[in-house]
Amino acid sequence: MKLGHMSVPGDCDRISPILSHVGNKWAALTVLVLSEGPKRYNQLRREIETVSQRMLTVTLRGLERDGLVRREVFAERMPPQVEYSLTPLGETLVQPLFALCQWSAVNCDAIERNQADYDGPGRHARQAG
Amino acid sequence: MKLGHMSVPGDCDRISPILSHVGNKWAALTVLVLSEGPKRYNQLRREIETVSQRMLTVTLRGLERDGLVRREVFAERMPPQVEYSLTPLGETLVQPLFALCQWSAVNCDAIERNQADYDGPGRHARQAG
DNA sequence: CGGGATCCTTTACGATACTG
DNA sequence: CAGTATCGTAAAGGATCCCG
Repeated sequence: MKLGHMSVPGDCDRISPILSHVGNKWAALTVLVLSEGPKRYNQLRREIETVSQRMLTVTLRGLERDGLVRREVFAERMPPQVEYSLTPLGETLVQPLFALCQWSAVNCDAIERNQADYDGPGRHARQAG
Repeated sequence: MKLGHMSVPGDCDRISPILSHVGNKWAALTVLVLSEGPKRYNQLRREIETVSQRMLTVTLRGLERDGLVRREVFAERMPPQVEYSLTPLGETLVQPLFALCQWSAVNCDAIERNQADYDGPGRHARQAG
């Protein structure tokens, strides 16, 4: 796929997995929460609330693997602490991600209305046969 | 979840599903391709290449439901044509989505290197254990 | 051409239990 | 505290066949 006049450099085959990865719900929320500063594991868990322990771990490992998040262990501390923070590369993601987040926040009312509109009137409804 | 100093208005409970929806691989690609102008069904299918017929349909219905994409049927034409285009709301999504797409394009090399780095050295590799 | 319906495989994800 | 390992379900997604 090409983006014509907008000319995204390189393959969309390579960017689309990345896009779907960072556009991923948990990954996006994690990056956004970490943009406030370094956080510990259970701190992240509490702030993202709806995330399960398993998905938080999986997400953090993924982001660490991408080089977007750094993991630091402080075994000397009591209790032992693990701190997560954004890498410089991770920081560069915050702005575009936040912009998309803003867009969602601004337009979620309109979208929910559109959905209700689409579902309701029966033009499209398949359940009422 | 709150975004502290950045203060995303409203619940993140409502924006995160939307974010994961528009951040969705197929939805994002579809919106981006449609930002070039109206396209017909099989035209979209060819341009997005890797998309299956089923997923394209599902994605288009979802975007239509959100009010981001408009579907117009021209039965009079030969052969009968169905044209998809962005709504004004859909247009407003292009810019932030494109920004994220650009980020992916710019950083995909670095990310792939990070991943190889993370997987390779054996520090993290579990398979060779 | 532009899909809908169905089947089947893969993946995502949550719940639970255990560890250092 | 900060995880890992395993299990079972639900959702995503591809392949295929069929229709107007």
